[in-house]
Amino acid sequence: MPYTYDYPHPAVTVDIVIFTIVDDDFKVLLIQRDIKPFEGMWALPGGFVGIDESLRRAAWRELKEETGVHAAFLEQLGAFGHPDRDPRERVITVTYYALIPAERLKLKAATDAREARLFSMKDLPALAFDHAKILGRAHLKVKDKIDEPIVALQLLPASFTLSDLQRVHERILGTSIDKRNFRKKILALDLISPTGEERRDGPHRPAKLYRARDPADVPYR
Amino acid sequence: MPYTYDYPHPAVTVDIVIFTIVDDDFKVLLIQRDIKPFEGMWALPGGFVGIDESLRRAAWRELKEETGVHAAFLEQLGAFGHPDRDPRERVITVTYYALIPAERLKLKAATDAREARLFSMKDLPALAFDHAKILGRAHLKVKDKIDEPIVALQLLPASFTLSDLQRVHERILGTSIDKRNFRKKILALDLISPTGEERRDGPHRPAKLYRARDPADVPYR
DNA sequence: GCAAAAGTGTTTGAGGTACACCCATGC
DNA sequence: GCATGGGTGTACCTCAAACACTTTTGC
Repeated sequence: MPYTYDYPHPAVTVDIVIFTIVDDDFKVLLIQRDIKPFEGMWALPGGFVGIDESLRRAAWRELKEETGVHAAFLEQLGAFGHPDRDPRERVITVTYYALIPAERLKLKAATDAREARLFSMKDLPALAFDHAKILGRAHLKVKDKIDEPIVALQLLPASFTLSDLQRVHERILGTSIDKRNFRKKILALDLISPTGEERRDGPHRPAKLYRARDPADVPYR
Repeated sequence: MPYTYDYPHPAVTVDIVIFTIVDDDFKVLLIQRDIKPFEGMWALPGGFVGIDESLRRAAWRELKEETGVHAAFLEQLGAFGHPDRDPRERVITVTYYALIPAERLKLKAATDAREARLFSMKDLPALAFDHAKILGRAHLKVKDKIDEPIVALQLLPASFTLSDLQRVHERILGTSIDKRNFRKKILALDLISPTGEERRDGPHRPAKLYRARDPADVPYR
């Protein structure tokens, strides 16, 4: 059942850069390829765009296949289409990036992958195709986005401490932030409110828990 | 000479949003389609991506075909791919936007167009496909970009007055800017330097001309 | 001389940055 | 009692915004 056209058509895929934070570490989800080319290498999850499927819908589908997550912060990063980025045929990929709280991830390797794993952004393996370039651009984009403080909320559970929130910023930016200044700024924005609860998790003063003041800010939970 | 594949492939195009400033007016280049679908309607210039052509190269080619310009500020905007955006077949478009000084434009209608014309962003015709959406997003992007003051230089000739530069900002943002604050800010950035020349063009004090201090800031001239 | 755009400084408020100590807890 | 992270305030500086008059020219 071949599909024929009057002139050559490229294949189009979506690839997704799925970021999360685990153990105070900024991580990305990679899959180990089980098929050629680049068999055995790590790569971004992704797949072909269905012929009647929007780009965004294809990204959602891949995200769900890989993680079980059906609601998340998901935005387009851009299209990458160097003619020789895939040795099989001309493949243009439209990339997305997602920010997901770690506890929502249920990793499952798709059929074309041996394994799905989270890698620290500080300790990445060699990547297939041009995925290192894509991942680099995604990281830059998130660094840029993080100073809309709503973005960091996407990576946290429904309730969190101010230290949790600060660590998200620090891990993404790769810098350290002054605690008093951070709290002053965040609280002045009036985006979050105390739940009234506390978290006690060690030999120190319990931390107040906060949540997003406006649920519309974190629509994906 | 048909091209066949095991599964359906979309067509991929590039479309370009070409902005310029003429007569103190922020304008966009549109072409009037000479073929179906949307025959007779105005649309963004664009065309199919060659099977061995990078996306960026395809954008350059279209830009040159349409305007004669072979060097310009050109950046990717994003991919648009709703399944029914083109009634003929599934077409995914990768969009770019360009900023070009008006005096460099030599408009020529491509073979698939009757005419190429500049339209004021304040007086746009109905557009074919989803091009109104694309153009809207491009305008937002440029508004965002313009506060990197290097960007406005792309729309001006090699030498220009501070009022010229201010008008570029005002027309793109659609707001008016305080003259003293604008000059203070721009000059503090140290991006431009006086040429020593003046321009006299009417019954008023002549204006000092400036140029980019670092030619690398305007590599496209 | 008059119309038209060029050119020029100061004040104010907001927000960012630097900086150090006490608090509540678990063991 | 001590180690651990939670929590708090002030001083300074930078930058954006508001605001009005003089200068130089063409006609």
